[in-house]
Amino acid sequence: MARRSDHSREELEALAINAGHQLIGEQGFSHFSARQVALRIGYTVGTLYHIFGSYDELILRINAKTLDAWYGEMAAALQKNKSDPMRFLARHYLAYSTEHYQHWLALFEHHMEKGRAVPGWYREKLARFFVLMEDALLPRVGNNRKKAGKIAKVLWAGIHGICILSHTGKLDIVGAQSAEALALSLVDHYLAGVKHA
Amino acid sequence: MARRSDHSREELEALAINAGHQLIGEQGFSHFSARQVALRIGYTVGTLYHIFGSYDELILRINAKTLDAWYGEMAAALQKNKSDPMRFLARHYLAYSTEHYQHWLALFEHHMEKGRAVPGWYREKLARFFVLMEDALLPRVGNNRKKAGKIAKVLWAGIHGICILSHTGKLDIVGAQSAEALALSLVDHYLAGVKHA
DNA sequence: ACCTGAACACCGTTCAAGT
DNA sequence: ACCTGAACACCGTTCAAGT
Repeated sequence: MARRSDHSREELEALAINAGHQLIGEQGFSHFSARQVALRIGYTVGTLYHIFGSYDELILRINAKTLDAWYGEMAAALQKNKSDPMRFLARHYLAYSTEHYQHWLALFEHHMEKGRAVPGWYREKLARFFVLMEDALLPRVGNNRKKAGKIAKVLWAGIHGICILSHTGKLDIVGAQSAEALALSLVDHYLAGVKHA
Repeated sequence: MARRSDHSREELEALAINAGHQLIGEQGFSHFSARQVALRIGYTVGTLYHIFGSYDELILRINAKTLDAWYGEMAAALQKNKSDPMRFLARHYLAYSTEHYQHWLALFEHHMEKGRAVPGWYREKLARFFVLMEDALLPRVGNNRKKAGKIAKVLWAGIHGICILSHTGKLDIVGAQSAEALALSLVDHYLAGVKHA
């Protein structure tokens, strides 16, 4: 066997990442497996390990595809947006996590194997999201980047918390506010509180 | 084989739940398995399925043990606390999630098998946490329970978001504020914003 | 009624052996 | 150099068969 050379290494990488991305969208991260990716692209699991080295790396590359697509969409929409950028970003986060639920969830369900750190190239893709909000916040805080950074973190993390608890059914156990109402309440009142401080 | 009757059904349940709880503490939820629980208590996997019916049910019972212990500790500590109850709860959440990281994480990493809903008895155990904060908030909002409920949700979810992103290394990619600083900023400014609204 | 053992259909990971 | 096939050590789930 072997040495098919039907595809170059780059083609094979793209093939696997696209198939994996599709599989997550169809079945969710919990049912995702490298073996199914291999099956779908017509290669064996061994080949995937030859290319990606590990399951973690394969997932990271698939999640990176999600992050790239999401960031592009978010940045473009933010530029066109005429209303309050903070409210816009909160709404956008909720909408994206709903419309691309499986891909969004995979970003947070995957954890590196014990001992391994998230690689720098992946961390940078995450950082861009914070920077996007940070930049939008700068005019509000007298161009104080440190202050904007802290606010961006609190708001991103807060919106994420509302989002993840809402999607996993842990927020509707008492009362019945929508995730959007909660996220907008967070944005409005937190920013108002910061202003009055 | 069979019909050992070394333990009653109740004893067996407790045995499995305790062993499972211990296993999660030792190896984390991602390496947890029903087979290891069976091995540790000296029964077979079949017996666990006979008792619990499914993997989901076993995990729910183990997570319920965590929720009960946590709630008891939190409620008792809140009563003794003399400072601001909201700041106290934020700090307590962060501290508990750090000190009992694996058990805390298991609460949020487990998802029901597709189609199955979280049972009512488990949802009630979750609801108590919201009620705890709601009650502490009531004096601040003129005993308006609906308003307190909304604030409690935003704060719990927000603190949770800061907590989960912090523990999974997704908050320290830019800048360097501690999770506690972010959580206290959220509590202080959000509440201030609500007040000024 | 209770419990086992074995089977089924899966996993991630490794690697000698072929081309 | 590239790729396979098979093996290893695991999973959750089911169930006929024993006591």
